[in-house]
Amino acid sequence: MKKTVYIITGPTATGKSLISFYLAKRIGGEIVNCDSIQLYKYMDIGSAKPSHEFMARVPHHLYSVVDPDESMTVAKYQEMALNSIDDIISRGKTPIVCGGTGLYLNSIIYDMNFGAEADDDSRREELEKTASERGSVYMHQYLEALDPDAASRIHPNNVRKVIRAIEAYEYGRGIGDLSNLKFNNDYDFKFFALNMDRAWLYKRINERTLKLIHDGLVREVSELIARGYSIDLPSMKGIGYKEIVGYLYGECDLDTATQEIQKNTRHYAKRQLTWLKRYDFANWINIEKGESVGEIVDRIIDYKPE
RNA sequence: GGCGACAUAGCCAAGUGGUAAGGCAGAGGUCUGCAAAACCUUCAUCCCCGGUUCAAAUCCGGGUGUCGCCU
Repeated sequence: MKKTVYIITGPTATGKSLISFYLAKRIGGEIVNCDSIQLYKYMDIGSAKPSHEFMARVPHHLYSVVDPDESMTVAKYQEMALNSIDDIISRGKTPIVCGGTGLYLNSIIYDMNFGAEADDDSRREELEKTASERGSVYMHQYLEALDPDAASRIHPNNVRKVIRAIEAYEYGRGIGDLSNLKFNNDYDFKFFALNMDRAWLYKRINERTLKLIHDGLVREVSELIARGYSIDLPSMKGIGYKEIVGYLYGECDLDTATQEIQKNTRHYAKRQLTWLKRYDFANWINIEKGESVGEIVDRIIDYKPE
């Protein structure tokens, strides 16, 4: 019999972590992170990781497990996440995947086979150089000659994706098409997407940003820099980090940086929602104002599909 | 009370006769190895009234409002 795996997702600031925690308490679950930034060590405040008290009371997996200068990929995430899930199940507990990184979610709920690709960035750097010298149109035409199908699905301005498609073609597999994925049938997923009124969500985002600043985000970013992490690292480009880096380098005042974080977080939440809307199997939990965490957890546990 | 300037989208703003740049915010969307990334789409008829003209956001007159200076 297939084992149950809960998925708790939704845009940022909807309370996924807290709800997952109480759900875990109720059903004997353990939490598996599905947030690309919470994966990183030393990035606690900016990524809004659950506090130590929560982590101490329910096992949390895949939080603070990769170094900020390590390059992450979906393939690596998939391996870690599936291992975690299987480990939890083998101990008789229920995995609760919690997070809002859509691509990573895909790697769990769909049957995505990532072949072995060389762990070497030299070709990518070469292509990036070509792109900056010859322009995006040239790159897109180059891809078109190699893989017309992929080229037709990628906008010429999206240089990053064009480069990835060229890489993928050269590795012999080509870039896959997200629209014909097969479901991962190894588990019985209970998939919940949290949401709330847009204006309210934005208000929560604005307030949480203020709280992150108050809780010491500036100090956290200074410490990362002091540890020698380059501000060009993907991890340091995360929301909350890149803006504070700008402030620390004197590019703007703290107030402006804060507003930028709020703005970028709102945009991010919107993109997450767009991504999640595609999951037609998702059970949407629209959180009402004033509803307690306990009530929300009840709704999740009692949820009867149709 | 007088003189002057200004009035363009939610905000900032370009445009001095030929059919409304741009930015921000908002909304919608794309996505198979950097995803908190990268990328795309969309959003005004120019304060009001009248006039001149083939043609007005642009010129003229009047009104209203805002700002500045003066008394």
